[in-house]
Amino acid sequence: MPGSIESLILPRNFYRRPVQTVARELLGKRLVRQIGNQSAGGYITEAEAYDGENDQACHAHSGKTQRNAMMYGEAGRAYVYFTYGMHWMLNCVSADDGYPAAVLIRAIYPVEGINIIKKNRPGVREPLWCNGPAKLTKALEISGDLNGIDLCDPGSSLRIEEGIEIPDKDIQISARVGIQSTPEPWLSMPWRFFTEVPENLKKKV
DNA sequence: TCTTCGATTGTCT
DNA sequence: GACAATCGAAGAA
Repeated sequence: MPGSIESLILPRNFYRRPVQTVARELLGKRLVRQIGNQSAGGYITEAEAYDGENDQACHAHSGKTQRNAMMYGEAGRAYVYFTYGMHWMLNCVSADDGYPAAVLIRAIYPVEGINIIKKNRPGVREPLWCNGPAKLTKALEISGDLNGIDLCDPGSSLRIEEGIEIPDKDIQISARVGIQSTPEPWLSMPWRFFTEVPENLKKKV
C-alpha cells in the first residue's frame, strides 16, 4: 500500500501539453481532497480549457495581474480564484511553464468521502452535489488558501490521480459556458469537454 | 418544468 | 465604481 498512492498521481508532464489536450484527458481522472485524516473526491466529468492571453475568455487576456499570476507559473499547480462575490473556482495550470493557460474543473462524480460531501452540501440531493464548478469547491472545502498548491505532490491536500479511461465516443464537446460577454470567436471555441455520468463509473463505486 | 433574478465581495479600470 | 469562468430560490406557465 505505501508508495502506491504516489505512483497514481499524474506527473507534471501530464500538464505540460496544450490545454485542450489536458482538458480532454482530465475527464475520468480522480480528484482527491485531503481533509484532516480523511479524503474526499471523485472522477472528473467536465472541464474547460482557457488558453493564453489571446483567449478573450481567459483571465490572462488583459495581461498578468496579482489575481491571475498563478496561471503564469508552473504547470501542475492549482489556480483557485473567487468570483460572483461568493464562489470559488478550481483550475489546473497547464501548458508550458510561464504560459498562462489553465483548465477549469467544472464537475466531478463523487465516490469517496461521501459523508464529508453530504455535510458540506446540506439539503442537496446526490446528483447535484458536485455538478458545477462552485458546487464541487464547496463540497470539497476548496478555497483561496489552496491557490498555488502542487497537484503533483503526494503530500498536498489536493491532488489528481489516475482514474478510468473515458473512450472518445463517450466524450462530448461544446462551446464554453458562463462567458457570455466574451466576443467571437472565443465565445464559440469548442473547448468544453464533458461526459455523461457513465455506467462504468457507477459500477465501479 | 422552465425561466428570471437576487445574492455578495475581490479585483481591476 | 463596475463587473465577474455561478448557484439556487422564487415565480410563472
